[in-house]
Amino acid sequence: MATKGEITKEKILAKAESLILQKGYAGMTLDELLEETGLTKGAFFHHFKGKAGLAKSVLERYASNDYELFKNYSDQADRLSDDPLERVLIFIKLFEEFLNGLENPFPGCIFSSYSYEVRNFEPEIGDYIKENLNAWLDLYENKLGALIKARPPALPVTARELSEMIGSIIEGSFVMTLAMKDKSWTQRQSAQYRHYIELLFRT
Amino acid sequence: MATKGEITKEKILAKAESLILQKGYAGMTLDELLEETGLTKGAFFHHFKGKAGLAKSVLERYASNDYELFKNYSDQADRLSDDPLERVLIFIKLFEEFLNGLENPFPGCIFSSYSYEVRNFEPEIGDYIKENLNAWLDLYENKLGALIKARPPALPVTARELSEMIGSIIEGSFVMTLAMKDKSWTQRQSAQYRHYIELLFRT
DNA sequence: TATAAAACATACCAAATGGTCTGTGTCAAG
DNA sequence: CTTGACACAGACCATTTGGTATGTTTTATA
Repeated sequence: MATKGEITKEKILAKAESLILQKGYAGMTLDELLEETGLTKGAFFHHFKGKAGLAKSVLERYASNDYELFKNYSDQADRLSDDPLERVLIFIKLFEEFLNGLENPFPGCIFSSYSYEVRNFEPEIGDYIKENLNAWLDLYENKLGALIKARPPALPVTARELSEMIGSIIEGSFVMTLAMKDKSWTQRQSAQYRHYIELLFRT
Repeated sequence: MATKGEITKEKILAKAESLILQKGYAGMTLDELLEETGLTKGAFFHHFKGKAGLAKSVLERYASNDYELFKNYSDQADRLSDDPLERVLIFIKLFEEFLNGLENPFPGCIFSSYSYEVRNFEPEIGDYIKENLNAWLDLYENKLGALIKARPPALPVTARELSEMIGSIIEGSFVMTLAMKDKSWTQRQSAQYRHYIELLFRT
């Protein structure tokens, strides 16, 4: 059962993530955060070890939710097909459908946001981001490795390179979504990546 | 001839860009900026209309330098080959070589940094970023359009989609370069994009 | 060389900001 | 019913931060 404190803490974390994605960590003030949540200083400092502690908690929560989402789609793809190529394509397509189902555009990635103000954080925060990005890329790399093992690609590419590519495309698309105010951007570019994979492996 | 004031102004702008890319606009304080440049409040407020004015000047300077760089490579590619496919590939490769020639890794993109704290800026800043990103993508789109006109792609893709893709890959690679502390990331992913183009058009 | 404008320096200020301290209500266990 | 830990509220504080006011030096130009 979620205690009253857990609910309050989650409300703070969700609002903080939203504010950080729109103003950055340094740009988000505690007063604004507390005003928008309807809470006070007392509540905040009871649950978090200062602003830096909040940043860490926001990051951990985001990393956990993010990994769970992709891990879910990865497993689902494996259940939906036995073909290594189809598994990769479905994995990617599931995320596209997820984006398409959102009423509001994806608000951005905490990993990216933190990375663009890395000097505001302790080095361990950067290490944590790196670890979690690697775990995310590993999900793609595993499937791409199986695919390469099953069929020779049309060009000499590694599973790592291809996993880094979809990671770059997604992160870059989030930036472009924000900058261009075009919420279908990520979906469109993810589809381009699927084209590339098909050309590489659909002999 | 550059006046003394122009030199000072440029020094402030360069240092501000560097600090913004590491701490964000909100995270960069004027005191820190002035300490690192060895100047004082008087010098700063003589040259800039407050912190917001500095942000706008940093953005305009970055946009100008950025466009000039890519415009240069675009023209150079046209001079080096008559073949539409080669022109695209050379254009991309020239930027890869530029990145490879840097001793320090590329410090990031001001457009991205600003986009991840867009609510700290006036809306006109967002509009300006969008315009300049479009001008950048247009350089790619022109070449890709000529290529598609000359040869049918293996899959039905538009010049716009393909230009958005290289844009996404570059922006995403900058993020990953920062997050993973891997300065060869952008180069590697740019090469993957060239592979995709080759598969699409090298019949 | 006189002079005005440009290019700074420095002391100062009001507001914002992260954080502390003390107090209060609530709720479950003894 | 008591008590003590949890979950807040709200006043208060020290520092930081963007910005101003005023004064001084340098530079271009007539």
